[in-house]
Amino acid sequence: MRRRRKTEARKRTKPPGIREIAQTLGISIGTVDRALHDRPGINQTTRAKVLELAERVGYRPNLAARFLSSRKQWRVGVNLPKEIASFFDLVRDGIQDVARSFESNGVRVVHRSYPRLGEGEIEALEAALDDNIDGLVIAPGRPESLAPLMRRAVGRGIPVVCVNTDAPGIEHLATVSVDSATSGSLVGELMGRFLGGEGRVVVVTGQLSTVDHLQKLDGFRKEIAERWPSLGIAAVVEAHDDENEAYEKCRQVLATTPDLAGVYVSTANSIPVMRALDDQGLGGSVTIITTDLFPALAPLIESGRISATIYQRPWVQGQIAFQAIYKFLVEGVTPPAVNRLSPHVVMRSNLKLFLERMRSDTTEVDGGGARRSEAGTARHGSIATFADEIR
Amino acid sequence: MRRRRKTEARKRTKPPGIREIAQTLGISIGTVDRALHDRPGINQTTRAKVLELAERVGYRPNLAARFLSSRKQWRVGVNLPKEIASFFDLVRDGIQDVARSFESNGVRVVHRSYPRLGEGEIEALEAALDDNIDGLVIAPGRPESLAPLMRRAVGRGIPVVCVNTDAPGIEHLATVSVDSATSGSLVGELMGRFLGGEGRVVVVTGQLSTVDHLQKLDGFRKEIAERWPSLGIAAVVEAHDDENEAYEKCRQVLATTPDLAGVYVSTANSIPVMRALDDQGLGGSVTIITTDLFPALAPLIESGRISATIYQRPWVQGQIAFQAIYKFLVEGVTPPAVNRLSPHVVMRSNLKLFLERMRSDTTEVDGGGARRSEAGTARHGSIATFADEIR
DNA sequence: TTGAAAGCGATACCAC
DNA sequence: GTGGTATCGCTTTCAA
Repeated sequence: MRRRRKTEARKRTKPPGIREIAQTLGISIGTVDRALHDRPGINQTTRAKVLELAERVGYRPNLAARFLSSRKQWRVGVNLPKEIASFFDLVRDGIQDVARSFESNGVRVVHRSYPRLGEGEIEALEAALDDNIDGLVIAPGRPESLAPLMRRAVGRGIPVVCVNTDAPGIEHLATVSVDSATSGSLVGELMGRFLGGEGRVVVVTGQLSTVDHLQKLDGFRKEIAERWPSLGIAAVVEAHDDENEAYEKCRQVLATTPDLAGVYVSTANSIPVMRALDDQGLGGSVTIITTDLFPALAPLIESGRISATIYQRPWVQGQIAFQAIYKFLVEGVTPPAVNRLSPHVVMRSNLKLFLERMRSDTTEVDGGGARRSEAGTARHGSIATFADEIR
Repeated sequence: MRRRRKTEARKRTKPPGIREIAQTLGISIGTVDRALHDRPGINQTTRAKVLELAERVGYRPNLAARFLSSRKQWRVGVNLPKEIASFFDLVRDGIQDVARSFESNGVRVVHRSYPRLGEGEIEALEAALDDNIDGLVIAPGRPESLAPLMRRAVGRGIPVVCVNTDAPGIEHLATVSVDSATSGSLVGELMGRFLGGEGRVVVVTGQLSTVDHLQKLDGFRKEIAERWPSLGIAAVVEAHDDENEAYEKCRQVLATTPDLAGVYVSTANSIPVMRALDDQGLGGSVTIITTDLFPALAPLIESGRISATIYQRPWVQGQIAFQAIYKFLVEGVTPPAVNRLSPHVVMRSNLKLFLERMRSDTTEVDGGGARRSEAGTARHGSIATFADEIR
């Protein structure tokens, strides 16, 4: 009796395929295929009939069969800068790790790297377009100058996903990034609470012409203005992500701000700022909140010199960006146009979780030594690694 | 010239399959298959030869072909409590969303729900085992009483993944949860900074016999002891996740702690605590940090009455748990035994990001209105939704 | 112990 | 416009 129940549960009716549709309509599978894919050479009436039936029986294509029979290879271009490596290497890893799972599905990743944000990105994008890529992940450093090429890509029907920073005014499939405004206001709130709502703060940013940087500043300003009236912004330093510029400008500002209570560094350029603080003798007394996480930052958080840093989750950004393109290409699903990740707050107490994962990041792939599962395939070279990065 | 380059790039040599292996060895693909899968009825010498060659040419099975030809259905059991819904519903969603992507790959999810943690979980697990599940996701409320059944499952070779809380002493494939100790010490650090390192704090927990709860308390204690010597713990209240108990016990404690500076609620049971604080007239003056996020908490964070809450990322927990089982079953990859997520800090400034996604969570699936992609399949019923939940 | 062949459910091409 | 069929790379079964 129980036995029978079990058997029944297993033997659910097979989902309808094009063969079933063809049969009930008394036509051939070739025609069904033409109808389902808007292929030329089919009578509109037949087409309509097929689509109606497909809809009615809830036809869903068997993707495994599709991948197997189709010779089509989707090639996804990943155009990202080399610097800042602590960030973009992890974006690449996130993409690579999820892409591996889909290799059998005919999707491959083609990387193109260039020196830094905005430096070489045009050439890289040109190369990708020349290469007839089917999908694209980019981090537009200078969206304005990239616009013509991006429009060309979009015009060709290529799904383009921006990571880390948006390309305002240029239509594209989706953007994945941390919510910059929230990032800024989050720091505002932390700063407000850490300082008991009193004191003057310096903000160090990159360049306010970059949307991302401006939004962080605005978010910070807004939070301060609305919630922490006794907190003031002593200065906003644009350091253009340059170490020397950051150091020099900060020294000047610090010299004229003896009562400094806090510093917010809204880009990854925090090391020179720390040096300037030290050289100014403000080492221990100032509450510092930074952005991003890289090895050199760890000891400073560990020692308490930096109170918190805002982690922008590069691995997850890559993961989501790739999935968006994959699902669009393969499954025909359009992702949300905007994917705003919530930034992580990293402080001394949770730092070690992030570091552990950063380490595993540089570890050899087969370190885990996959045991054999029943599937019995692991021994033939690891088929996929388990994503063990920071999420 | 350029043209030739492109063509070449496209025409990379086809990866070797069992057919190639069979050919070079002068045997049949049937034999190769037997060798690769440890199937009976094969000469050990042949077997060795096949394996050696497979290794040497870097053979990797084409999963699409495998899924297509194999009639095997993997059924993954998901045994989770109904309560607390704000948490476990999202775990289920995380599982469901990634599972959908793998439906064509012969993996299906079988849900079994029971009233609450530890209440009905034995029966549910028994049912799952009777049902001959191939993989299992559970949240062991009472690991000790679940132990025999879990061992039975593991003994049968079923990959078991625990979410939210561990099952210490019981061997299983993996555990996915927030790092409780870090969760506690993170709150300790926040509390220390928010209070300027001064004052007495009450901790409200569930039951210290639960590993998870104890670890949070320990993490909190450790952080306070090591870093915030002027911060004291006035009392630890065990409320057993019961509203009345929380309310009554808190009223008592609060009455005898007039100088209270902060409250840390380390489970989702924060509402009655808030009520007790109000009734005691301590509404505005106390710094409160809670755990988890659910609709009723939002206005309290918004208004600033709760300074921060620790979000345990249920959706991501589900996602990782399912992926661990999937990769083990299908790809033969063993995941890390322990997956400790970093808890998120949610405060007023980043709350809206979480709420936006909570809303989309209750939205109809086709709300986004998938546009057609070139793949041309979206119209036939959405093949997969884009995961839009909180990560 | 091994070989041969029939699927799996699509795509793609050729013939009518 | 439409039908038929080879094919993708593997699993599974039946014969030898």
